[in-house]
Amino acid sequence: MIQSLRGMNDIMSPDNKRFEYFLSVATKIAKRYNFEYFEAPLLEETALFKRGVGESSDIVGKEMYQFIDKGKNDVCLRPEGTAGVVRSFIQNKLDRKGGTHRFFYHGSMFRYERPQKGRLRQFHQFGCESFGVDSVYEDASVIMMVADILKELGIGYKLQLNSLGDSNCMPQYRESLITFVTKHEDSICEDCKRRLSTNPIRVLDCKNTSCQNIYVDAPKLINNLCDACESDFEKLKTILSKNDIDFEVDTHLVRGLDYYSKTAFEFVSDDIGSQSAIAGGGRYDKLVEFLDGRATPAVGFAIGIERLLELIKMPEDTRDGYYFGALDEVALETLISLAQKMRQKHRVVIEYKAKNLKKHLNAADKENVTFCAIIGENELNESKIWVKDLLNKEESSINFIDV
RNA sequence: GUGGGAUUAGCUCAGUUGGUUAGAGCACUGGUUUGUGGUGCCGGGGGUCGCGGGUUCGAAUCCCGUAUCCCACCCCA
Repeated sequence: MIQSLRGMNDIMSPDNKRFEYFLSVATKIAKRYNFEYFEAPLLEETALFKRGVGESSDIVGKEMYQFIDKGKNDVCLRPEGTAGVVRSFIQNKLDRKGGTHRFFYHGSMFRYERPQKGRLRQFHQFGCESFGVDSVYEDASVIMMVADILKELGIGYKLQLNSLGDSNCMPQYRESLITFVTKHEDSICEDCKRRLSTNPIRVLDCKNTSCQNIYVDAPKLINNLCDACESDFEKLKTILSKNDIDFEVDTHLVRGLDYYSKTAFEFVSDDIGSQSAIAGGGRYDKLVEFLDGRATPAVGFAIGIERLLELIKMPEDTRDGYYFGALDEVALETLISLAQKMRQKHRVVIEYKAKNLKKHLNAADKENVTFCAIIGENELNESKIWVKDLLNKEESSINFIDV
């Protein structure tokens, strides 16, 4: 038997219903926030992710599906969605055009990791990217949009918030942190030593308690923001509070991708195991420029669809449509013609085998239809079809012509 | 990439110190004195026990390897 590759799942019954439902809800809400549909290729030049996501990130450093294609191009299956949207934004000269542009997208992402619950090699994200708005109100809108989506799906969450500063205050802070950590280099773990050279900010969320004891005294970015970042962060917190969005400030929230600045946020759930982040995002004002576009402020997020699936509270399954069945084989052809007529407007389940009434009613019930329509010998003679409403148990006979 | 657990019917699981033809419930399917369902009764199909080696007269059971899933680390959605 040939099986699917490790960490690559099919989306089929019973998850397919939840998946579809998620997309319908997320799409509906994204449109309310004035985002439009967008789709980028799954395969891109490797350089896009190396530059866009950042070589110091784990995603680019060790998790990419990277290969050389037949044209000798160095290509990658996308490990995340933002870089592709930004590439397209620049390629289509929207950075030159100016104005605001808001896109939502959904599709497969690929990361070569060891799979576990909530972590797959091919997984699906729903994301939004907003370009051209530097106001922190847009950050708040985007966060409230995620909250709206989760709320409509009946999913509980915690929102963690942080500010990563901008090119004004971040580099300065980075230097002071490096100075601090270097002083303690002998006492920190191997991971942190590595982080010191690759991505020093990440030492702050080291899980090692002895490291944490040292970092208690480390300078905090939140105390070293420049005036602009500080005031934006305050504004953001105020807006969220005024709109009943609960959050906690987590100064260790640094995010794994290099492109974030200022606002960073993560929605987490306690109910799905150790892979608890269900959505994450933030502002990335420098990324467009960094990928050779004209400087454009931007903010966005991504939701991990698989991680949400089991948390979604589905609306109650309602009965819908018709079940068509025959008691005798002679009635089958007539049955199919009538069902075909009915299919122009309604969901119809047809049973091709003649069976007794009890079997048909049973099957109709299992198919979750509203009406069970049966033709037997009596009906055939009178050119009528017998229809039973499975909810109120009312029965009637309808002339073939009136179907 | 590192460490641990699991794998027997479509699903959830039994299976004794290694011993005849590997079981149950649910699901599926057929019949059920005569045309009424979601909850009656009787029957039926379905398993190279994850895969590959080894030990043994004999392996679902013991040993080795391997694949996949799960858990933790790492990291992220």
